[in-house]
Amino acid sequence: MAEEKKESIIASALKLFAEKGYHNTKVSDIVKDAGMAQGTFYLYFKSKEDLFRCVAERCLDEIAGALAQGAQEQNAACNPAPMRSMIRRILEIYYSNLTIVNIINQHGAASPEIADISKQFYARMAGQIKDILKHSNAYPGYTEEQLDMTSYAKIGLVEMAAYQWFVERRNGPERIDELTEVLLGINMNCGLNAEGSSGL
Amino acid sequence: MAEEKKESIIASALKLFAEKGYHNTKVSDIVKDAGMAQGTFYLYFKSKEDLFRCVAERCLDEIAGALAQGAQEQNAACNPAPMRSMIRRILEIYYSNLTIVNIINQHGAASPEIADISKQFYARMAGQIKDILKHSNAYPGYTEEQLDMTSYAKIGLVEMAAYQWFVERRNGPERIDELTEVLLGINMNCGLNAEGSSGL
Amino acid sequence: MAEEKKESIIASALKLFAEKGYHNTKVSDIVKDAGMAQGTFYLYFKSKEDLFRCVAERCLDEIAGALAQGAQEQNAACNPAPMRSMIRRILEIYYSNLTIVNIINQHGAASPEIADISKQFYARMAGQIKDILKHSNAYPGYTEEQLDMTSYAKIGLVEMAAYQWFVERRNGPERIDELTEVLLGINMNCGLNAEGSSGL
Amino acid sequence: MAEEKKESIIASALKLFAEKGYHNTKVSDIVKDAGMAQGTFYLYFKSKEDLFRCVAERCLDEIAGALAQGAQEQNAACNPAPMRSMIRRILEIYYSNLTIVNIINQHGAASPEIADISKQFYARMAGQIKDILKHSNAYPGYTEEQLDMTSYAKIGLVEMAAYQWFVERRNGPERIDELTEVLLGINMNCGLNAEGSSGL
DNA sequence: GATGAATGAGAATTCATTCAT
DNA sequence: CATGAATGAATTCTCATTCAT
Repeated sequence: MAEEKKESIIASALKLFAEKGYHNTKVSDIVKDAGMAQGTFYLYFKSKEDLFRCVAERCLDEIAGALAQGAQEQNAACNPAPMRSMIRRILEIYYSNLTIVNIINQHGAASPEIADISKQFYARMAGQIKDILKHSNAYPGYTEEQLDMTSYAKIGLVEMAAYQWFVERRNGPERIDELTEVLLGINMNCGLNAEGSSGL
Repeated sequence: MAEEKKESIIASALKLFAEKGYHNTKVSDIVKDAGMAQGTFYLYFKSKEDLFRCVAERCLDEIAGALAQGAQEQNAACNPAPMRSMIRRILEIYYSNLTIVNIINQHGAASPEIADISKQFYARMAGQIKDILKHSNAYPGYTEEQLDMTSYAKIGLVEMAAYQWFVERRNGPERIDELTEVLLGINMNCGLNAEGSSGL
Repeated sequence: MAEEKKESIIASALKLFAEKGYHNTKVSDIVKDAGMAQGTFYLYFKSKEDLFRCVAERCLDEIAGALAQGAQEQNAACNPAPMRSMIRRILEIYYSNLTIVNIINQHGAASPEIADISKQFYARMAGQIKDILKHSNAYPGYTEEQLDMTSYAKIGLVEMAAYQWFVERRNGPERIDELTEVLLGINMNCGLNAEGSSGL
Repeated sequence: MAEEKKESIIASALKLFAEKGYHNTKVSDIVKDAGMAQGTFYLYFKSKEDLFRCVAERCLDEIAGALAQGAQEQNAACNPAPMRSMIRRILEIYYSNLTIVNIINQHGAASPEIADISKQFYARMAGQIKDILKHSNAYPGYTEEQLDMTSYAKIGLVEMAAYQWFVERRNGPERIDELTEVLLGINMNCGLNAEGSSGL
């Protein structure tokens, strides 16, 4: 039951942070939403900042965990289109976590500890993508650094698309497949056959 | 001299917002950095929020202006590689504005007015990219919506790469060419020739 | 076993009050130290203040009791040096109670009830000393009030010395004899033979 | 005027601490007494504890300063009865500072920084008394440590007498001379001519 | 215009006490 | 008897904004 209370605080915080942002969410809002007294909050968290750390850690861990699990299942199955699966997985997971990921990135700017958590999260995700790139041998001759940049860039691509799709345009999960195909079809050097990515 | 004071406040605010985030930057920090009294601030801005609006508007206008100008010059010159030029331009502009763009996006979550400014900014950028896509006829048969997603996704790709490259890895502008080529070489459907973006 | 629990609370409280003062000792600290649940505390004491009263009363009773007992033994034995014995006894008793006596005096300032307990304690001690002074006829011609002042002053003298000796300089009981002799040798009108305590 | 405000806070704090103790005095009480808003308090002090530090430091410095000044004047005048003057000076100064000195000693228990200030204060006072003892050659053959104890003991004697006289018995300053003579007449080894402070 | 001290509403945090199990 | 999670009133502290000089 102690865990229940803690979970209930985290759930309310997640909801409210996503709705109003970290700074516009008062501790009093959280406990009101969670249906408990203000003092109870401090039985489970040292401070509002401490709660945020927990929320961020758990949220990103969950996402990263889901991604990693998906990756394993695929490798086991000798997945013939790992990039497509990866994109679909990221989209699925982001679907229910986008605003909170944004909040975390926001608040990170002001709190080095959160910045670290978030940095590690992206590093993990980029690592998984880099693995796919290496196995597919799609970018022969690339340095590690260039593969890093490619991986991070792909994350950014999916994140931005997800934000537009789910948050701005309020689409539900039913068209994730279509979005996946659109993203998969993206080629940065579009329609310019006279010149390739010559320099690399 | 009235304008000087205002500029000086904006400059300090830009610096401090980028360093510590909006909420962790106190009005007192800004005026201290700008070397003036606290009351002076309110001669030039109605409130802290008002300052933020100014900073955001100006910053995004600058970026969008530079992008638009670049686009025109290119069209005039019948640029043979518009996507490459676009990416390089975005990278150049982001190089000196990255942190503040982040802050603006962050704060948007908590302030509808800023969210609007930021939304319009991205819409403008996406519009330009969509134009390029249409002219290049790189994505035949795509719906408008699908072209939108493609455009936004490309912005996200460049933004994330820029963030990693300039902020996290502290690179200077001297390797923008190389980064441009890497991004240009990105193909989301990497190494999977058996299946194209079939469904679209 | 009920008594055991109560004693255990008092013991922990004594220790913690001495270490950190009354206000910096939380009820939660006390029960943690005593190894019991927070609620248990209120089975034995009406409130934190009530505990303090008990601690203070018991502590001062113990001291006063030891002093009184010593006094009787001496009178019975026609003690030839009652002041020396008195000082040694006070030192011995203070040795194990000094910090708590301090705490009691401190807290008294803020709590009239405790102030009373402490006042009565000193009054008892001063009374005993006054008796010695009267029997020894050391201050002929003194009014009762002047004898009172003399008695209280002597208590202060011993208290301060004890504090310095035991608390600040961390001496153990092995040098109580030496300290007794030093205190016994104190003459306020030191080295000034031309003038005595003339006016009295 | 900045100084005025600060002084006014300190004055109110001194008064209220003396009346009700540190913990029973709220910041809101202090500012109400000083006639200003709560926020103003924090322009001048980092916290309530910070205020206390200031009050303690200033108060003890003032007392020690007055004592030191008195000491100098006397030396210059080849004072024939330095101990009497010293006692009278301590009594005079304590007369208006007794309760606050008590408060400081109290709070010191819980705050190492205050404990230090208070310790140094007593060390300074004891040093002055030790000088008198040495010059008067009243305790020949004493070790430094024994002289220390004697000095501290004398301070305790005066303090306790002052407390009884001024605080408990509410005497005013008009009988300071009489009290001085009583204290000066104190001889710890009262009425026991058969035995001196033999062992030293 | 410029100042910067003063404001006070609003937020976070503490902790003695209660009470259902 | 014992527990310890829950309470919420009380308190400290923050900071955007105002205003007299």
